Amino acid sequence: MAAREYELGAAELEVLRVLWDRGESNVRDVLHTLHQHGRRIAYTTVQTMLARLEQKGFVSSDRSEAAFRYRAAITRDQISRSRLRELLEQLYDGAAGPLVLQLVRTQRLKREELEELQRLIERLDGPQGGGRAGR
Amino acid sequence: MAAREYELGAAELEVLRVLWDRGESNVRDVLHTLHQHGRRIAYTTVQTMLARLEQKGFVSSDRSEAAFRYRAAITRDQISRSRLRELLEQLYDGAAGPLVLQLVRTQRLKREELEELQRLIERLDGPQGGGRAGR
DNA sequence: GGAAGTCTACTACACAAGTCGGAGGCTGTC
DNA sequence: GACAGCCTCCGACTTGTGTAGTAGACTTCC
Repeated sequence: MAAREYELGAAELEVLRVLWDRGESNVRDVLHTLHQHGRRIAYTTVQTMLARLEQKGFVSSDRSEAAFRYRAAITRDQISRSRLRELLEQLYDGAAGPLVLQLVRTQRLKREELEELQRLIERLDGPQGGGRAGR
Repeated sequence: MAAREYELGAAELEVLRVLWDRGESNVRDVLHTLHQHGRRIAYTTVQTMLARLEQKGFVSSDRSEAAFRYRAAITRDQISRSRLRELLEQLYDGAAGPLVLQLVRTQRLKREELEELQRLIERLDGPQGGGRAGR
């Protein structure tokens, strides 16, 4: 069952992304942005999404101005962690290693990323004999 | 929107996992395994899952014996790739780098994995000047 | 003060996913 | 040959998500 920690659908996530990208926005802003991205969707649909997201606690609203303004109440990072954990559990029995290897093997990483990764590994692996369970 | 390439829910995936792990199985086998994992679910529910999975083309069945035997018709790897791509697109704009970094930073990889990663990076980074954007 | 435009609230509907019960068929065994 | 046990088939219900229309309130501007 693995009750998803952050239960939100693809369309809701799209809306949330707009808030992450533009910061505080009203319905029309979000709609505009989505339309710019080629997404065909109605004003009221966005409205519904925002209302549901608020109900779930993922966004908060403020109506001091004429129209409601919405703001993400959860970070991209939180969602991303949660999604990742879910993926890991569902498909890799929670082990991150194979996933990382697969990613590095199949995706083209930028040189800086590879370099950073390298440094990271040295730091983890070097000093202590690496891979210890401690945090 | 991003029509998921392999459209299957969490419960369906659980069933599929059993098939991956045990190989060809009948409904009762799957049910047993799930119960062993602490999952409370009815016989007919598993049956429905298998039927739907078959309808979607993710498992195939054979009824030469008394009870149907089901077999996964898609590999864990295929699903995993697809899911990963989805995650990447939804949360990292398709860029794998940040995800890899995050994973390596927050998950404790085993020493062998780190070593393998290291070798992999050297191979990628060395010969060609690495990380070229070309597809 | 009335027309036009914008915003929110409410309602609705379709479809997928998760869940399962009951009817009815086959088989083995007293 | 009747009963128990197992299996499949089919239908059904519920909830969540994606989608959007309509009604009514509010704003603004002539």
